[in-house]
Amino acid sequence: MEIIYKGSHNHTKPQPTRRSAFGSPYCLNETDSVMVPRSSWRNSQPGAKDNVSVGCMEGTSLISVVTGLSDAFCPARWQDTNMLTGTQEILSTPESQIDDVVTPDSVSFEDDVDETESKRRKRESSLIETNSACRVVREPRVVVQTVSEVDILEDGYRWRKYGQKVVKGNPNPRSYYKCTSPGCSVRKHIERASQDLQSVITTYEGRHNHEVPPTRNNNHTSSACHSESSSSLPPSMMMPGSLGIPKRELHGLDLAPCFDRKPDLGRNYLSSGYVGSFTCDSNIGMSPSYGMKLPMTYNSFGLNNSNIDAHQVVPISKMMQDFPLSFAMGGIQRPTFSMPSYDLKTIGSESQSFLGQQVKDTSMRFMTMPKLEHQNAVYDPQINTLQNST
DNA sequence: CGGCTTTGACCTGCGC
DNA sequence: GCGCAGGTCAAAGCCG
Repeated sequence: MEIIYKGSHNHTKPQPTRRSAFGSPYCLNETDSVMVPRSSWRNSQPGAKDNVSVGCMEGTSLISVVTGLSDAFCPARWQDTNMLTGTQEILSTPESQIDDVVTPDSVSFEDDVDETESKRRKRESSLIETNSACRVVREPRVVVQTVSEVDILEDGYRWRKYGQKVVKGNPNPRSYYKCTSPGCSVRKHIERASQDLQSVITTYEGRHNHEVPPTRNNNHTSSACHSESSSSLPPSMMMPGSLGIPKRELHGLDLAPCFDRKPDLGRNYLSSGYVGSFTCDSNIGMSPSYGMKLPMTYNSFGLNNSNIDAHQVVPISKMMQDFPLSFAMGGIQRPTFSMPSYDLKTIGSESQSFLGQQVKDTSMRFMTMPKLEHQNAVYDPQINTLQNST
């Protein structure tokens, strides 16, 4: 069927009004990225150009991680956060993915596999009707952006594709996947960034209620760079919830020792978003000598800068426990954490699992801090705190 | 034959 | 109420 237009518009093409107002539906800001070894994402495709089977990385991938947790669910706060850091875009889970109004107590994970989506929606809507206190995300949601030649990033879990859709503002279709494990309702969708075809945006929703299934090809996971098995990790270093990011894959960060050179920060880290945010490296890795460069701005994680009090040092262990990115820290033993300009603060009565059902009291926020005093704050594992190295 | 992908239809929420 | 857009369903087909 052919549509023939007569005449011509006398105005410009209207801007998208919702859901995709920023091109990429997740408004990913490339300035807010976390550098992880490409080998953390095991591409199993035989023909993949991102051949990581050798274990040691040839390059790095950009991964932006955005979680749907924390009280930064309010879009206005996200904007405030970006205003403070000077980044120019809103980095957030889109509004459509944020539950409107539910009480924290209503936060739950869908473990009932028999429950249909429509039922779930109805129940959620009923919750929305009966609660109006604050905004809490429906499920933990993590958006990961990585540079890859292949769309599907093998993450250890088994997924079944259940849909594909072309979303507005992105010519690349979005693929929808469900975890195939019985009783597990974790979903993810994958799409290529509209403006950067090399970027693959993977959004995980929910958390796995099972371990990583046995791989069909274990050769990748037993690379020479693995210095320890995941089982040797202390429980505190294990992920509180998988969030769709498998433990083993996160232990792919064990490959951090394979860094024999400084990752190429590329254009993304020279942009304004990092100016004044991180002027030196944030070393997170197996050991100080194997530190993984992890430049990031706090708005990368949906954190906000509200309620800033006097600066406060938080134990790094607490931070790692609560930090949304903790899933990426599975292999940390003696992390060094150097964070100039920013300090961390936990809000809440006690440390609680970020991904767990109990998220009502805890949110973590970066906060500005006297620049001179903490310009070279370094994590001291002996006292478990960030210390001013000067 | 089981598991997985494909793809059109359908459902739901939201803005106008 | 209508249309749009995102998300999901489910039948059909493919593949090892």
